[in-house]
Amino acid sequence: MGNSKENQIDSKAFTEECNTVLMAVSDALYAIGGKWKLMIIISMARGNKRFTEIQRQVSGISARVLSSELKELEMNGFIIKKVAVGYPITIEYELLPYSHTLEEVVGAMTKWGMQHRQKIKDETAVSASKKV
Amino acid sequence: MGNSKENQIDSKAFTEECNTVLMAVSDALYAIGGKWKLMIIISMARGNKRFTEIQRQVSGISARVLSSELKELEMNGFIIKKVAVGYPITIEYELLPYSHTLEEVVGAMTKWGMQHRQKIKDETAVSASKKV
DNA sequence: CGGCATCCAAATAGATACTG
DNA sequence: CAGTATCTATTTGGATGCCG
Repeated sequence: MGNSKENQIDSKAFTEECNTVLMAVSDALYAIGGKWKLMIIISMARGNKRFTEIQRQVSGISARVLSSELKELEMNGFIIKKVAVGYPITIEYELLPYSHTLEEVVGAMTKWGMQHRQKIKDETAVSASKKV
Repeated sequence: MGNSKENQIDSKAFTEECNTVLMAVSDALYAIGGKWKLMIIISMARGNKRFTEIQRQVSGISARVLSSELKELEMNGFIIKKVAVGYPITIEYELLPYSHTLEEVVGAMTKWGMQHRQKIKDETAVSASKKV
């Protein structure tokens, strides 16, 4: 055991596992990465369906960017655009089941984000008290 | 129950919960968002420590971008740069404990990314067979 | 309301060369 | 090896106006 050949094999397997993980995360980032996609899905999961509603909830997003993000989300099977005839016509966006497969990711990020915010807050408090 | 006042309260609480989640995810994206940060941390968690090693593992990243990402990761307390004197001096980057708080996020994204890749593959196969 | 078109500014990133 | 500097190309995004 522990000879150089075995180490080589272990190291190779390890590198491959690393590549698998990197590829998976890279795929995920390609589909849901960027500043807005997850936020839009979260907002919609909380009941926001109209363009303007979503824009109000996801603070900082412009109409142009929201428009293009919604298109991408639709193309990738996360949401669907529904146009209801009438006067005036109303347009609503709805989550498709595939969006719900993201629940674990959103949950993990929410949890981490809250801890991170708390950490930053604590650090700021400490550095402020040190300055006295 | 179900009168308009209660609905208003429920809706308000719901909106606030939504904002909490959005804020948390937004914080998380600010710290670990972008194309590269998670990938670099994953690579380092698998044992890559040297600049060139990391660059080789994280395919597509340029030296300039890797350099600036490492700086940001260091500033935010995820990694530390260690310079060992000697001939020649060797520079290594190491994960700090704070990086390990990301394990759940990385795990969730890896899992989702793998499922997503499989889904894309299946869809491609189906659309290819339809074309016959 | 739910966008699209256009123009323009800013941020980002690739290529290349160079350094200790 | 581990970057930095510079230049350029591309992407991104805000602002505004317009439309059905």
